[in-house]
Amino acid sequence: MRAAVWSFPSFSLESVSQALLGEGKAIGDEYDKMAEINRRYRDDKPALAIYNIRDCELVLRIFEKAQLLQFVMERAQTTGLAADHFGGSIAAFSHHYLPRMHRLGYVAPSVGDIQSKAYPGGYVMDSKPGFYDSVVVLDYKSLYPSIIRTYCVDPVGHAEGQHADDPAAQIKGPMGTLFSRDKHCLPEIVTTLSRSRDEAKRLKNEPLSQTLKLLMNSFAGVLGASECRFFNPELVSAVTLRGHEIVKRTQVFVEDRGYEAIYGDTDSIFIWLGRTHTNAEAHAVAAELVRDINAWWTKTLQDEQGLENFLEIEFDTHYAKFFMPTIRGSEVGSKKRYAGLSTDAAGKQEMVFRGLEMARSDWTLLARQFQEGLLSRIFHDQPYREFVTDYARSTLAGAKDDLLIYRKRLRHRLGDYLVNVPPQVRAARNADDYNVRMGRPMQYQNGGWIQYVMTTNGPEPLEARQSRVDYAHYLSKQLKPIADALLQPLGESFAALTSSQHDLF
DNA sequence: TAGGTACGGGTCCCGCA
DNA sequence: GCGGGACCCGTAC
Repeated sequence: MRAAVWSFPSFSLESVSQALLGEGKAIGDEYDKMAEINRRYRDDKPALAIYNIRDCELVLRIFEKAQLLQFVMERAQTTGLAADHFGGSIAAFSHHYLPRMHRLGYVAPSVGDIQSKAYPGGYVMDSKPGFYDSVVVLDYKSLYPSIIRTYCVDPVGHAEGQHADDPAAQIKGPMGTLFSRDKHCLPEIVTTLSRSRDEAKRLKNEPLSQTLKLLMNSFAGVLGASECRFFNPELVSAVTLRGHEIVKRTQVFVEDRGYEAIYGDTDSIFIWLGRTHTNAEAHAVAAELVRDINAWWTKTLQDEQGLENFLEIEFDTHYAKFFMPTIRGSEVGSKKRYAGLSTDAAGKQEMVFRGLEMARSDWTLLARQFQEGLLSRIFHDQPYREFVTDYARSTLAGAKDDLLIYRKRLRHRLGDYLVNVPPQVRAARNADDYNVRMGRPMQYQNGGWIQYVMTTNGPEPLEARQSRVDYAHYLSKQLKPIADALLQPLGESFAALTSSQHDLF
């Protein structure tokens, strides 16, 4: 599921089958599942068999629904790797590239020929924080592959271009790089894969379309992987820096049209339409911009270097309501964090959260439901002050005690946290101490996931809770920062709204 | 079983007053 | 008590 770029809050069989099929395991994900399994083994073996068979059925139905087997087969076909081979972007690149470069009379470099070096990634625009009506998002379709095609970024082309004596045979890249105008391999590979993808889409072969998209998108990344024999910071920079230029020039274009670009990340631009637009009006404005930007690129690329344009911007989303936060404790606009309200063709509204606490699994449900509820009220012009005060009050009253759990990964072995001891590590050490006392095997020594609650005695793991909940912590560390990010642009604050409740704690 | 960089926020920890 | 850097996690693209 991960390889096919499915995304779920959890990839457990229970949660994926619930999300995808709307049905779950015969025994769900409850904490003492093993006890129930042991009970069935001991007292009711047919029930255990039913549980096991049910798991198998769920897996098959998920494969069916997500077309996973087709995906794996198409991937094997397009990457040249075995169906059960995971990852393999570098190997897939070689599979496509080596034969073509040999035909041009080149042999590949060895791994390590070029020393590893840092290089820039995507360009992230400074954002303009605040609340907006009608923000349209446009983004470039498969930006990096289309840059490779348009500007002929290619290992052989790079070698040829550097040594060509005829400037007319060269294409100028960023930072003084030069590429051959007609001797290269990667642009052709991308072109072929891109046409196959269009055809796959026409035939409604979604697994094939997906695998081709992934393969094309991996090409630029592979050029930036020092373990790859084609690694070259100049090549990958030629792609990413062109990306910077493309987004920046798009911003200039849009602003020359009288619109304000309030944000952009790598291949996208967020355009404020200045006033409330209906979906239809926003789509019309976007369609015009898309048409004109694409036409402008076609002309500009031809005029500047005689290049054929494969860049293509397209409409992504119209947010009827949009919120861009500041960095906490600052007036500066944030990056990679925003929320918006959009309406689909059927009239169904959807709140989208990117990067914000709502989108993060390491914030408590208390915080995430608070953010969703508060922003929804603001977006819909509904009263929100009572919501804030009620939420704080009921949290303090213990009415939301089932939402207080932190869930974090332990990315290292427990003994490897030597310099800092963050809360999740304290909780995990606490839990394994408890396991030892109870004569149970330790659970957290080699990493994993820990769930804990903040108490007046610090973080305590779910399985060994003793102390009282530290409600002040949840108010100041989970609710307040979320409230203030949304309220301060409106001239209000969490402290002011909840000040009458301070005597509660 | 070898795609990448950019970014924000929380907490801990240390130096300093 | 504080400011700032390191560490840590998770995320956008």
